[in-house]
Amino acid sequence: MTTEEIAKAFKELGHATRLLVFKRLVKAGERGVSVGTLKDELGIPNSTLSHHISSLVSAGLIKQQREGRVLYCSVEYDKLLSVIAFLQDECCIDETK
Amino acid sequence: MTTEEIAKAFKELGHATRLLVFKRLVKAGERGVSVGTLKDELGIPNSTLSHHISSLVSAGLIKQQREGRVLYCSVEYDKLLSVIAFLQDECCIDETK
DNA sequence: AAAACATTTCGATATTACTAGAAATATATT
DNA sequence: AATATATTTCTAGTAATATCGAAATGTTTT
Repeated sequence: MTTEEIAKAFKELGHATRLLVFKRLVKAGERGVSVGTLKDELGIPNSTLSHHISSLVSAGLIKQQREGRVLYCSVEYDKLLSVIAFLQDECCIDETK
Repeated sequence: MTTEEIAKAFKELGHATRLLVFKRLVKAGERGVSVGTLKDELGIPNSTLSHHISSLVSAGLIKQQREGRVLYCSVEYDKLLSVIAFLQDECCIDETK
C-alpha cells in the first residue's frame, strides 16, 4: 500500500456522513446493508448518498453486491486492516525499538 | 471523541503531503522537526507547508513549540492513539464478541 | 537598531467536493 | 408489456481546499 492509497482512504473516511456509513457497515458484518436502508436510517437523499458510497468504493474501503434489485454495501476488511496496520507500523513509536 | 472529531482527523490525514509530514513527525519522536527542515526535506514552499501544518494542528494531530527562532512540530500522541482506538473499537469486528 | 533568519499571513487563482432534484437505468412483479 | 421498486447518473449551483509568490511578523545576532 502506497502513501497515496492510504491518504485516499483517510480522505474518504474524513467526512462525517461517510464515516457514519462506514461505521454502520462495519457493525453490519459480512452481509452488509442495502443502500435503501442506509438512506432511511441516515436520512440522506438518494443521489447524495450514492456519491458518498462511490467515494468509499473508489478508496477500496467498501464493496457492493447486488441481490435482486437491492444493492448491499459491505466493508472491505483487508483495506480496513491495512489502514490500521499503517497507523501502527508506520506511525506508532515503539519505545523498545 | 465525537464522530466529527475523528472525521476531522481523518480528513487532515487524507492528503499525501500532510500524511508525509505526519509520518515524518512520528519518526522524529518527542522533539519533533522544525518547519524549515520539513520544507527542505519535502521540497515544499514555505506558505504551502505552513497551511498544511496548521491543518494538522487544527485537527489536534500535531503541536508546535518555539525554540528561539525555530518552530518545532511534533505529534500529539494522545490524538493518534484515539484515532487508532476508534478504528479498532468502533470498526473492527471481533468474532469472539 | 539594523541585518539576517524562520515562519506566517495576505491575496489571487484553480481545482475539487458537497448537495440534491430530476431524469435515466436496471431489476422484479403483475 | 406495463408498472413498481431500487439505485445511479446527469446537471448545476455553491462552498471548500490547494497552491504559492510576495509582503508582513516575530526572533536572534551583530
